[in-house]
Amino acid sequence: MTEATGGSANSSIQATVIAEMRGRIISGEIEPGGPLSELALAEEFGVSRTPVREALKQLQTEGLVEIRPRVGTFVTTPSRREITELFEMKELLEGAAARLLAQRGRVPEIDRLQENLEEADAAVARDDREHYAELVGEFHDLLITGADNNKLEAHYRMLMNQLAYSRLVKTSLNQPGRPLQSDREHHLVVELIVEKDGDSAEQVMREHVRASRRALMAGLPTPGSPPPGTARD
Amino acid sequence: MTEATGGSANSSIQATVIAEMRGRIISGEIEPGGPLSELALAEEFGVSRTPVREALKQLQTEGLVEIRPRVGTFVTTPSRREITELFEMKELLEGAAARLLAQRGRVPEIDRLQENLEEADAAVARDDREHYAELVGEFHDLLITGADNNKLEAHYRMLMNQLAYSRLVKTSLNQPGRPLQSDREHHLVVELIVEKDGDSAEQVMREHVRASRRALMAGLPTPGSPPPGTARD
DNA sequence: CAGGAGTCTCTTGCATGGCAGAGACCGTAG
DNA sequence: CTACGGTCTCTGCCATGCAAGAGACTCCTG
Repeated sequence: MTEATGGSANSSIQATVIAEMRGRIISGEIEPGGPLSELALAEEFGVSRTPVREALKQLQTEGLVEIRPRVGTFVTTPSRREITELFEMKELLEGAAARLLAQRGRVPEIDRLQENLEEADAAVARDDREHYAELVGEFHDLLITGADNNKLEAHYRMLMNQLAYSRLVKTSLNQPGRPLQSDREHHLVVELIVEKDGDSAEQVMREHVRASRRALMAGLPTPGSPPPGTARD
Repeated sequence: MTEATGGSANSSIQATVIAEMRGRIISGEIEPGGPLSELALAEEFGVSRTPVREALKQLQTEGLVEIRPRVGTFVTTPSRREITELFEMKELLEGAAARLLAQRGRVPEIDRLQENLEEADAAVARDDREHYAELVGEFHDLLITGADNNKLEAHYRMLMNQLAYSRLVKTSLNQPGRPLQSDREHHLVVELIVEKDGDSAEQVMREHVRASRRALMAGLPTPGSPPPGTARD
């Protein structure tokens, strides 16, 4: 599955393009729905169209861009329905990760999760949302990697890329009281994990994801009452 | 995510190559681990290397082949660990599908599931394993499509392709008594779905997948005692 | 006979050019 | 003014050629 995010150690030129473009898309640097021209990108990177083309093709199978034959390549903009679906998957996978991690017993990731929680407590206490957002990212990351299932991890990263999740987290944390609530839920999950109660850990983790989704959707621009010409999809 | 299996309606030549090669790989027509030469395939399909190359690249991101730079392209052979991981994912996704389907209420897929079960009963009764294997395939398919979550479906199909699952099913059904047991478990799942008991449906479905996995692994050639030159990884 | 270095061929990686479809744009007719 | 037809340019699609890395093979040497 190659890597869904990390290693750009591959020196091949198309790998570079893939990594770079993926970064731009999930960071929102290029606007969703925007067109991507093979030729323009090739010139920008100073390479030929072939590797660019192959890079875009891979990004398509990752769900980040859409290639309309003979028309052009565009950054995908998840529809509302897709976002719902993606969150259902997120809930599923993170729940499973919690269960798997609980089953593994005492592994280093658990220690790091507890350290993470301590830092997070501090960040919440001084209302440092920026830092807390980072810690949340690390928390979920530790959970996934701690599950020790490469397939799960690969699919998870793919989904998060499609959601451009890193962009969204901050939105949800701007809901008043959400950071504190979120932090508490994290504590509960880790507690259940160290108790090796996989069933409960999964259940609570799922609930946490649902709560996080609600908080996030509440802060989005197009909830359900779009003023005249707002909604595009 | 394009389609992970179905529509070859796309007239583009590389789409044809992708569909064809995917079919060959999951059917086992080309031996796992075997090399795939761009040039050879290009000649066989009567096209240039470019579309073949792009097709292989997509199959790589689907996890069906592995491209070793400057060396060659090879059909991936899931290691024992990967098989375990894939089954964990299968359990997860099918369990979730059962839950989601239960939550949806009365939808056509449920009717078709019940029809499927009737046919399956008959097939089991007359010990028609061939037909039962087909029905099992349809059963799981209905479950997934019935969940009405495209992301889930896409990821599921990708995983099943990596497992070359269609090849494996028959193995598991050769375990004595397995078809009957399997059929019973299917009945129970559907029953729970029509009762809209999503929690139980998910749980039972998961257990069913685990049982199916055990039956399957028991019938595999390389359990733990590989005769001299059999095991390759 | 064994080991190592060199070469030689095979593979993919990348660049480039021609082709065809899709859509925008403009001119014209009603 | 509006609607239609043609063209024109832009896009990705595919073919081909060259280059470079990896691995096998051979030949030379100890």
